[in-house]
Amino acid sequence: MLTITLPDGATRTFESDSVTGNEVAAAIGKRLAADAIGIMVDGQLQDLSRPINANAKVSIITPKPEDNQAMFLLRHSTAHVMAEAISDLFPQVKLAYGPPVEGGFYYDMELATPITEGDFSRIEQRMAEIVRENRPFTRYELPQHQAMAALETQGNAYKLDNARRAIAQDASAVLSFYATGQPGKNWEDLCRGPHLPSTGRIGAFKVTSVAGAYWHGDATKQQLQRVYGIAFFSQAQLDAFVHQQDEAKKRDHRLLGKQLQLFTISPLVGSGLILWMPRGGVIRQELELFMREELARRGYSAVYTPHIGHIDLYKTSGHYPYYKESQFPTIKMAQRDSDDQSEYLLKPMNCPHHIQIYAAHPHSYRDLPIRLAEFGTVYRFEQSGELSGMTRVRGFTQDDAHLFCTPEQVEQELKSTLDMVLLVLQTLGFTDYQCRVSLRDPTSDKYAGDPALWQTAETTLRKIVSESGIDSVEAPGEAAFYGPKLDFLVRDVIGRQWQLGTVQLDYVLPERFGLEYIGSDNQPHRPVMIHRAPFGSMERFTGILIEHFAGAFPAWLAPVQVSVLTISEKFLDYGRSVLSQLLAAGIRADIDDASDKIGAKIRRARDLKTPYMLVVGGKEQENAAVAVRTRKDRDLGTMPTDEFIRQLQMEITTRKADSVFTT
RNA sequence: GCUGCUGUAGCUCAGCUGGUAGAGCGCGUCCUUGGUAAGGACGAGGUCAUGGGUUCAAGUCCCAUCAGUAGCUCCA
Repeated sequence: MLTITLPDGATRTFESDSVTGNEVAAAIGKRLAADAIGIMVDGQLQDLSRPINANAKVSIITPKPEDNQAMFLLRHSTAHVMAEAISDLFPQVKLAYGPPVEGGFYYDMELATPITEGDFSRIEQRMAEIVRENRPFTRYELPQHQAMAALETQGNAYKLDNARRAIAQDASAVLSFYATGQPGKNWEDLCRGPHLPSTGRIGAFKVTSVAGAYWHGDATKQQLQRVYGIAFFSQAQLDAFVHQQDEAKKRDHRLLGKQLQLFTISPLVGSGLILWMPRGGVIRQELELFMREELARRGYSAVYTPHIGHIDLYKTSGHYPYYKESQFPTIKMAQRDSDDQSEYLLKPMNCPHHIQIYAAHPHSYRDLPIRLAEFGTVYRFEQSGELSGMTRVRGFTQDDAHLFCTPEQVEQELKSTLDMVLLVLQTLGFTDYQCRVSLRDPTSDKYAGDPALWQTAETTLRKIVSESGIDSVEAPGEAAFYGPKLDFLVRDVIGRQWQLGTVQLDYVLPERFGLEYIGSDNQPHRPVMIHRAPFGSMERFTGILIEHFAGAFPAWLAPVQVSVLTISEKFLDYGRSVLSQLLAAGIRADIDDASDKIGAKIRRARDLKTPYMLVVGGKEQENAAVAVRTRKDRDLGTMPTDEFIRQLQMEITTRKADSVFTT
């Protein structure tokens, strides 16, 4: 006798001591039994065919794209089908590991001849056959020694390793296998499960890409081939997904950066080195201006430091030689002048320079906090495979600042720096960000300083975050070597996460450089440092910003805020007078004086995503007016030129995200 | 750094199984002076990423290098 509780609290009782998910679903309804693809038993996802041997709370999983459990079953099962297809087509393949992941699935495998994109269609064809055959996923379990023996015979070291790891994790682990069809007759794989009832439940799928991946993510180990795929319950869902991907790609900052002439990269200058074009330069200038205003308001001092520093500086800070391989090679004076043994480094960070400014003269506790700010350009030799547009580069400018304060001031200063990061995100309309509390990994030795100070620092950061009320996740092992930090992460159009703003707490560098201030007790004390950069890097931030706005920047950031479009050359003089009024009012404006019709001029300005177009012809000239049009709306009608300018100036100076002309 | 893919005009791309390069947009000149998402004509513009090799002949095949790209690894 079993009692099964459903999500709504209703119960079903069964006479036997064991009941399968299929039987539970059938007891609820015929339709549900037909739809069902899996079952949650006391919070555990299971095959429908597995017996339930005790009273349990269950819910039936049906094929819904928004249900994570349903998608897990689908993706995991499709990974098996793909693995079978590849095994058929490439009999010498050794499968390693094939999990579902966010957005799809992959399977890692060893194969002497690489799979290429050209192979995708025949893999998909074979998969389609397996799906059409609608074979059941059949689970069977073997005692450990038998399972291991079976895997030994197969001679697949990866699967054996997987089994050993499962046993190492849980000595009583039962090893399960899933056959796509009948065990012993059809293809099968060591697998924890669960799976869909049968291959026929897979609606639509696509093999998407192939890439190298290291066994267990270890770059010293052998590289396997990872084949990626996606799966959906219906073709319509797959089509929608593909469409969405295509739309996302149109927002890619690398594409828009080219189209809108914002930045370029020249191989002659070097990989990963951004050249800001005039239109992109405007955006950066406006962002910097915004930041400078905030810095002034918050008691920061502007400083300037050079692009290189003596290597001893970084030996003292501890940055060198830990990060030797990710730096540009040192500049050795000895090559030119044998007497001078000096070595310089392109600066990989600004803090040591700022520390030298602090250390230039003694400080009283009355001077603190001291906040030194600089748009400091740093150089890091990122691996070639890591470079990506503006988001991962080898030279970038941080909106950096270092705060030197007393231990008592730490909390207040942290609060105000966090506040500044949030202001930046809010002003630019970022709501979909993640705050990561990056902590030390206690088992690693890459961290410097006294563990007790780390404890203090981490506790303080946690407190600040929880008081601020923002959502956050803790990430052990993500801290800087000198201290824990708060990182603000945003996704790009491809779904990759990037760190933008950061706030870092540091008790270590003041120690290393022997920094001091004289306290009210007339004794020397050690200051605490806070490193912070609300944008993070101007390059990365701008790259993400381009994608965030899909190139349609709010007026205050737009490279050109207004384009004057003349109806015909007869009105060029009037158009030019409107243009000079705009320029005189400090508005970034241009005029399209080509001998095109108005439709073509509008199209051109829209393609450049200019926020406002002012159409001027005879009617406007008579009334000292302009016909206003925004890049997204239609004709907004005419208004006096000075009225347009007044309203636009308001929109710009208040850095509004949306147009004041649309309601 | 590793694996796969890619590299043809300023941009987006075509160029079949090798036989010394094409389109659209953009650009220039001219015609047109047109009222809200492309008016018309003509024209200029290419060491086919670079360097080797195979071949009577290479944009096309092979190798290397450089760069881009997806993923892995890394990210002070």
